[in-house]
Amino acid sequence: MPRPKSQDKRSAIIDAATRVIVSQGLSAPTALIAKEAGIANGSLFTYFATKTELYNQLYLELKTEMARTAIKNMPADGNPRDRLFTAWQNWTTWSTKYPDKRKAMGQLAVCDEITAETRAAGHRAMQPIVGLLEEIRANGSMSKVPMPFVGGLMNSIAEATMDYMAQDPKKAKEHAKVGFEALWRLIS
Amino acid sequence: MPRPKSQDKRSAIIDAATRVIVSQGLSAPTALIAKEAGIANGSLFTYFATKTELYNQLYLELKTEMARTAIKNMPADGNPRDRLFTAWQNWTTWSTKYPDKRKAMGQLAVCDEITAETRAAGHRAMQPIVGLLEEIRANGSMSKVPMPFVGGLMNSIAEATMDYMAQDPKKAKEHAKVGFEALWRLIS
Amino acid sequence: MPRPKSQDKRSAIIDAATRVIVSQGLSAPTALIAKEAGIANGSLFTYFATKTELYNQLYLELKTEMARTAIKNMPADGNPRDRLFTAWQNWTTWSTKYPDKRKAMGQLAVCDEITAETRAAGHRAMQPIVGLLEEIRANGSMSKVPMPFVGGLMNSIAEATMDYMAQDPKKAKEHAKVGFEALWRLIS
Amino acid sequence: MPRPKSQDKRSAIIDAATRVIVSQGLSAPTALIAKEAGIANGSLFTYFATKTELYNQLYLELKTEMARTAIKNMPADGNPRDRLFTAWQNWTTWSTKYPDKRKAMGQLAVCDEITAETRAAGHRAMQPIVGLLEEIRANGSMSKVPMPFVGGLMNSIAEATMDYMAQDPKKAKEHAKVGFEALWRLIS
DNA sequence: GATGAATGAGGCTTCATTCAT
DNA sequence: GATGAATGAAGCCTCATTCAT
Repeated sequence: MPRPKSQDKRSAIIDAATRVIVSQGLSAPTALIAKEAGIANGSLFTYFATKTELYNQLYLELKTEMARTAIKNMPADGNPRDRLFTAWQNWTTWSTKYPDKRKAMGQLAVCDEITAETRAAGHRAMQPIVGLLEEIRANGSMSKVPMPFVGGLMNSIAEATMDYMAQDPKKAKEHAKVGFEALWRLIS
Repeated sequence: MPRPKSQDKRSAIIDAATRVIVSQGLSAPTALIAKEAGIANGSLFTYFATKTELYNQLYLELKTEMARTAIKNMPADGNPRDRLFTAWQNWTTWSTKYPDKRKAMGQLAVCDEITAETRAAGHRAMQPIVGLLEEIRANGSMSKVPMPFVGGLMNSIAEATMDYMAQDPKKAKEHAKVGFEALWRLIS
Repeated sequence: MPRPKSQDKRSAIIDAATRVIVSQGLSAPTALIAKEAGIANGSLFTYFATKTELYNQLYLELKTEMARTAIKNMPADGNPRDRLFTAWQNWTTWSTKYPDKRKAMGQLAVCDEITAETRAAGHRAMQPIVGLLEEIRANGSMSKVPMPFVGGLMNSIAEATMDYMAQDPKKAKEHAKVGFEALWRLIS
Repeated sequence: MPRPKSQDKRSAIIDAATRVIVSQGLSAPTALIAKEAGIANGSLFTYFATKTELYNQLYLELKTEMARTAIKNMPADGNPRDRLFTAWQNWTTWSTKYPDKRKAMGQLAVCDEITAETRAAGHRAMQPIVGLLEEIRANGSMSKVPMPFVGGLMNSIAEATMDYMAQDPKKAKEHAKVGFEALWRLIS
C-alpha cells in the first residue's frame, strides 16, 4: 500500500467546506475551501474527484452524523413518546451545537448537484427515526397516511423548530419542547 | 415617445427565469434566460440591472402571487376553520397548478442573493394568512407560542404537503386535506 | 430646408463631452455624455455619426479655440518679443480659465482615434503663433533647427508651464512669466 | 515544489503588453496581450491581478528602466555639464533604441488607471537626474524657480526632443544635441 | 428630429480541473 | 502524494450604434 491519503486531510476539507459554504454559499471556489483546510488547491482533488463529489459526500456525512446523533443513547425500551422525545432532543440539540453543519446541510439539500443516490442514502440514515415514527402513528390520526408523507411532515416541523431555536437561542430548549408537542399532536 | 419599456417583455423575462431556474438551477446563465424570453442578451439588463435584481424581483413576485391567490375569494365571514381551509386549498392548488413557480421560489428562498428587504416584503405579502392563523390559535394549544414560530410551523407543513402533493399528484386533493388536518390539530 | 439640427444641442454635446472626458476619461460612455448634455442617448448620433467623429471634432474645436484665443488682440506691429508675450499670456490664461478644456484636449491628443487629418488641422490652427516664432528665432541660436522641432519645443514648454500653473494657481501669472523667459532664452 | 511562477513568463507579459499597447492602444484586450505573450488567457491573472495592476507595474518598470539607463556610466566626477550631457545622451538614445517602450510609457502616463503611488514611484526613479539638474541650475537663471517646475520643463524638452528624433531618426544624434543645448540655455 | 429601448459583440475576470515539478 | 501554476471555457455586464415610435 502506498502512502495512504491522510484521513486528517479529508476531514479538514470536509470541515472547511462546511464553514465556507455557510459563509460564502455553494458557489464558493474550491480554492477557498482548500485554503481554509490548509492544503494546496490542487490537493483537494486528490480526495474528491470533483466539487460535486465533495458536496455529495459532505451532504451525506452531515445527514448521517445528524441521524446518528439523534438516536444515540436512546433507550431500547421505554414508551414510544419518551423514545421519540429523546431523539427529538438529540436532534435539535445537535443543530444548536453545530449551526454551521445544519446550515450547510440546508444549502446542500436544495442544490441540483446532490444526486438521487445521495438523497436516498440520506433517507436511509434517517430510517431509525422514521421507524420509530411509524410505530407511533400506527394508532393515531395519521394511520392511513403514506409513511413518506408523515416523514416529510416530521422533518418539516423539525426544520421549522430548529430555525426558530436558532433565531432565539436563549429559549432553545423551550422551543424544542413546543415543536415536539406539535409533532406529537400531529401523529398521535 | 419611442418604444416604451414593454410590460410584456418584462413578463417574458420573469417567466423565462422561472422556467430556466427550474431546469438549470440558479446558476443558469442570464444569456439563457434572455434567449428563453426571446430577447437579446443585453436587453435583459434594460429591465433588471443585475441578475441579483432579477432574482429578487422574481422571488417577490412569486411570493406575492402565491399569497394573493391564497386569500382570493375568501369569505369575509364564515367560521375561521372554513376560512383557513379555503386559503389552504387556494394555496396548495396554486402550487399544483404552477409547479415551476413553486420550485423556482423554493430555490430562490435559500439563495444568498435574496436580500433581507425582499424577504421582509415577502413576509408582508403573507400577512393576511398569518393574521388568520393568529386569530385561530388564540384559543388553542399554541396560544402562548410566539407568532413567528407558529407561522414557521404552518409554512413548513404547507411545504411538506405541497411536496407530497407534487410527488403523488393523483391524490393531490386528498393529501392537501391531510395536511390541513395536521395543521389544524397543531393550532386549534 | 427641414428643421435644422440645433446648434445649441451640438454645443451642449461638445461641452458635455469636455466635462465628461475630464471626469471619466476617454472611455466614458456616449450615454453619459448625452445625459450630461441633456439629450437622449440616441440623439448624440444625429450630431456626430460616431464617437470617434465626436472626439475628432471636439479636439479640433478645442485646439482652434485655444489658438484663436492666443492671437486675439495681438498688436499687428510692435516688437516681436512683446507680440509673442501677448500670445503667451493669452494662451496660458486661457488654460487657467478653462482647465477642463485643456485637460480634455490633453487626453484627446494622445488618443489613437484622433486622425492624422485632425491633427494636421490642429497644427494649422497654431500656424499664426508658429509664424511669429519663426520670425523670432531667425536670428537666434535656433536659426538652423528645423521649424517643426522648434515648434515642438515651444509647445512642450507651454505645456510644462501650464501644468505647473495649474498646480500652483495662486502664482499662475508668475509661473507664466518664468515659462516665457525660458522660451525666450531658448529661441532668441 | 511545483512549477514556480516563472520570471520569464512575467517578462513575456510585460513585453507583450508594451507591444500591444503601441499597436492597439490602452484599450487592447488582455486576451491579446496573453496571446502575444504566448500564454493562456487566464494565466495573465496569475501574474497580475487586474489589467490596471499590469499597467501600473508596466509603467513603473518602463520609467525605472529609462531612468536607470540615463544615469548608467555617468562619471561620478567631471563637470556638471558633461555629466548632464551623458545622462541626456543615455536617455535619448534609449528612447531611440526602444521606441515601443517610450510610446507605451507615453500612453500609460496619461491614463487614469495609473495611481498616484505609481506616479510617485516613477518620480523617485528620476531623482538622480533631477538632483543633477538642481545642482546645475543653482547658479543659473532659474535659481529661484521651484524645482518641480524646472524638472517639468526638463522633461518636456526631453519629450519634444525625443519626439523629433523619432520623426527624423537619421539625424537623431544631431537633434539630441540641439535639445540638450536648449535645455542648457534654459537652466544655466 | 427626438427619444430611449433593443441589439449583440466583446471584455475582464473567475474557477474547476489538470499537470509539471 | 503534495504543490500551485497553467489552462481556457464561460459568465455577467457594458456600450456604440440602430431603429421603432
